[in-house]
Amino acid sequence: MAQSDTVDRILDAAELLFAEKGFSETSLRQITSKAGVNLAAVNYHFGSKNALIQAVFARFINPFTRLLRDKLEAAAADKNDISLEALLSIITSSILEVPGRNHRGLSIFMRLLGLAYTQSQGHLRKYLEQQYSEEFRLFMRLLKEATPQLTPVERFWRIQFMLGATAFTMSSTEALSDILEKEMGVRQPIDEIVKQLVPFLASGIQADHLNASPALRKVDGGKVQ
Amino acid sequence: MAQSDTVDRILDAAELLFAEKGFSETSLRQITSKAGVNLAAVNYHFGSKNALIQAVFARFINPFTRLLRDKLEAAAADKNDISLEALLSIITSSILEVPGRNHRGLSIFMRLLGLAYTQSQGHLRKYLEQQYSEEFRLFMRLLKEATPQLTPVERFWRIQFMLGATAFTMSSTEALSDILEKEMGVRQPIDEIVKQLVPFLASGIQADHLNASPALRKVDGGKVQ
DNA sequence: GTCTGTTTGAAACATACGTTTGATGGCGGG
DNA sequence: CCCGCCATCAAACGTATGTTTCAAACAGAC
Repeated sequence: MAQSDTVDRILDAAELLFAEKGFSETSLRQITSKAGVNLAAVNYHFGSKNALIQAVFARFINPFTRLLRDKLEAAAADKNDISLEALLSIITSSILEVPGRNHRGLSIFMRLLGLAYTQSQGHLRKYLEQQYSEEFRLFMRLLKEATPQLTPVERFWRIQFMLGATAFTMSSTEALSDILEKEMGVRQPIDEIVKQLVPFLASGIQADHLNASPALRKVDGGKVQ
Repeated sequence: MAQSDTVDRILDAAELLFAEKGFSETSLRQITSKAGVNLAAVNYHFGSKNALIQAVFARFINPFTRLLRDKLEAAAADKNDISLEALLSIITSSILEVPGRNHRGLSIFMRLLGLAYTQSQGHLRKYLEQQYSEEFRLFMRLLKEATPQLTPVERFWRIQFMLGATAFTMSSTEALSDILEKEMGVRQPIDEIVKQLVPFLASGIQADHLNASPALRKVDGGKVQ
């Protein structure tokens, strides 16, 4: 049994269980027993549980960011400004094209991303920002060029809205797909979900904030607040 | 010291800690020591940790749903179909009007809601769905009437997107406000953030999936895709 | 074949958790 | 006054966790 076999089996099992139940809720004993390896193997090969989490994460995000950076740089090199939907599609297609990974890696990544952002004292956020600040800044620049009509403050918040919609949905695609199938008898692969996401985000980020008020007044009659 | 004092102090401490670190990551010992009460008090007053989690929820969500139901029923009684933005505003204004809760309470609640969906806190989801299925269904009906052009599957996913954008943003308004202030020197109260959210959601849920929206083409000059 | 460094194995470790127990204190009604 | 009830407390319970230990098994090099 090659050395990498144990490592990969641990990563596979951990990926499954993390996506299914979360990080704190998954024990090393569950992981190692599902992987069919000894309990001590995790600490031997990875050092700690936190390091295992980061390794599971890295296995997905490294190929992903490689794809993403190539596409972003190609887009940046274009003489014309990139369109908003094209920019968002770059991200989603990069996610879907990560080689060798099924959609579970995506769930893991999004879950971690959400945790890193919302958890105030997480060890993950620093890891993320230091590791991928370059791609992050490039994406921000292109997004700014694609939405010149927005004020910086508007853009700031709408980026958060987009990130929230994406992270929240993608981190629980399995559970949501199950609900959808049970209620409507339709089973959708993750590609379809992601494709639904792009127009929602593109339309949301470009919303005109001025036209909200009149429609609002019609029903609430100004008794809001 | 009144008998309810211990209960409230536990609820206050648990609310803060749950929002800060998550459910599994927060121990009863941390809660009781922050609250300045005995460890056994939680099991004495609430029965179990899960019951405490539900109690923390109930303290916010009960007044909220009371407000929400009243407004939704008033809207449903109207002879005209309610507009989408008005419908979304009903939710946001109900959230902001919950009595006795400051904005921090809102952040905490949203974070808890996100965690309930994201972390596999199965007992929480069932609790929420069973407890508030009536308001949920009423909202769904009104939303369906306000978005007749959507297929059920489209509507299902876009509701998830909306929930994600809302929960994610609202759960970390403090941290995000700090970032915004540091980077742009602007401080926004939570009401302003919520007001920014409504047009984003309304525009997103109505996005045309076949093509880029007209507003989008206006900017991109039709070179989408 | 023997040696050497690496990987696995079963078991134990220390710690933290949620929960339960039984004693103690205080308060109001009889 | 004392009884019964309720809330609090320190302590312990049983269990589960991440991690460490150390011997055994293995692989490849010479």
